[in-house]
Amino acid sequence: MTAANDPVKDEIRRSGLRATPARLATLLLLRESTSPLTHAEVSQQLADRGIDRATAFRNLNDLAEVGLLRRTELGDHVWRFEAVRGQPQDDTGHPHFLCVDCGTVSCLDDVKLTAGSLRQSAKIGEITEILLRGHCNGCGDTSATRQ
Amino acid sequence: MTAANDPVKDEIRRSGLRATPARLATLLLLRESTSPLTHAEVSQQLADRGIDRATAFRNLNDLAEVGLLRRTELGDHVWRFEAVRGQPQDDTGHPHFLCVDCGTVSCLDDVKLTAGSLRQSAKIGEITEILLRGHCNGCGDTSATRQ
DNA sequence: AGTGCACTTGCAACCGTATTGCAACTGGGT
DNA sequence: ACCCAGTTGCAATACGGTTGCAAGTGCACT
Ligand SMILES: [Mn+2]
Ligand SMILES: [Mn+2]
Ligand SMILES: [Zn+2]
Ligand SMILES: [Zn+2]
Repeated sequence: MTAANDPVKDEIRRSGLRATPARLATLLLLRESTSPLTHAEVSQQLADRGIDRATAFRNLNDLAEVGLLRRTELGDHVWRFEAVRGQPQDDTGHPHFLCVDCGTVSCLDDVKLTAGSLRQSAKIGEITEILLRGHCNGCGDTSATRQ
Repeated sequence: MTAANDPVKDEIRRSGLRATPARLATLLLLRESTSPLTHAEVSQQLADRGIDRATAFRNLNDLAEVGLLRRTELGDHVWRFEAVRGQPQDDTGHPHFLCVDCGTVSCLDDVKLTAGSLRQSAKIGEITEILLRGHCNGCGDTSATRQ
């Protein structure tokens, strides 16, 4: 009963992993973030507490493997991690928008394809993820708000 | 008039690049391919002719820069190149489907989003590219054609 | 056809992101 | 309190891609 039951620690334990300080910090950090973070961003935050880059990578991957995080690659050669909201087992992921100019990632909640597009893609395979890329509103307008 | 005018060489020259054997071979290879090729795949083909990895990389990038090729990243940490069909200047790209199991890439011709999805994404920015990921029909059916 | 130079190439060194081998350490069940 | 599978730190490694530089060559201009 050392220091009262920590619910987040329990979540980690229930997933089959040991609730180490590094894992707890990683999970909390990502749960506070509003957008996916890269390994670099995460490990930089954890470096203060003496956590090694490799450990950060392993924990990010481990937590993703058990479903507490989601690991995605949005097309700029960098893995990003985000906390899975809700029950890990029914996590289906959601679409993302990556700004090719500034690298900002936005989580979208329900991008849908037209019926025709769905029919076309069904001939290829089963879609599990949709990624949109382009210029975010911050980067798009080189001129003012009005042309 | 050494060996009759080569139209592909001329295309390369018109783009502002010198028509070297390596560039000619690269462009022809990609024009014959039905799907985007990675640098590894291209340079492996060209290695027989004594073309260096770095040269292959530079030429792929150069040809992409002048619009004869398109360079895309489909979410598996690898650049892929494909020949641009039609006039390079009005190349707008097209959607792709990447099988996360076998890495196969399929070119799609016109994936469209529903009006609602378009409205939602417009709040974020301007979409320039759509990428779908999932399991291709070859990898999806672990069981037979019928369950 | 010959000349000259900017562009291109080969080679090796390098970079950034991510992974791995291994010995030391530790969470947590007993 | 004990113990060991799971975890960590550190260094080495893997991999995709880029870069510096000296040698080579496409091609515009005689
Ligand atoms: Mn997201
Ligand atoms: Mn394509
Ligand atoms: Zn942006
Ligand atoms: Zn497949």
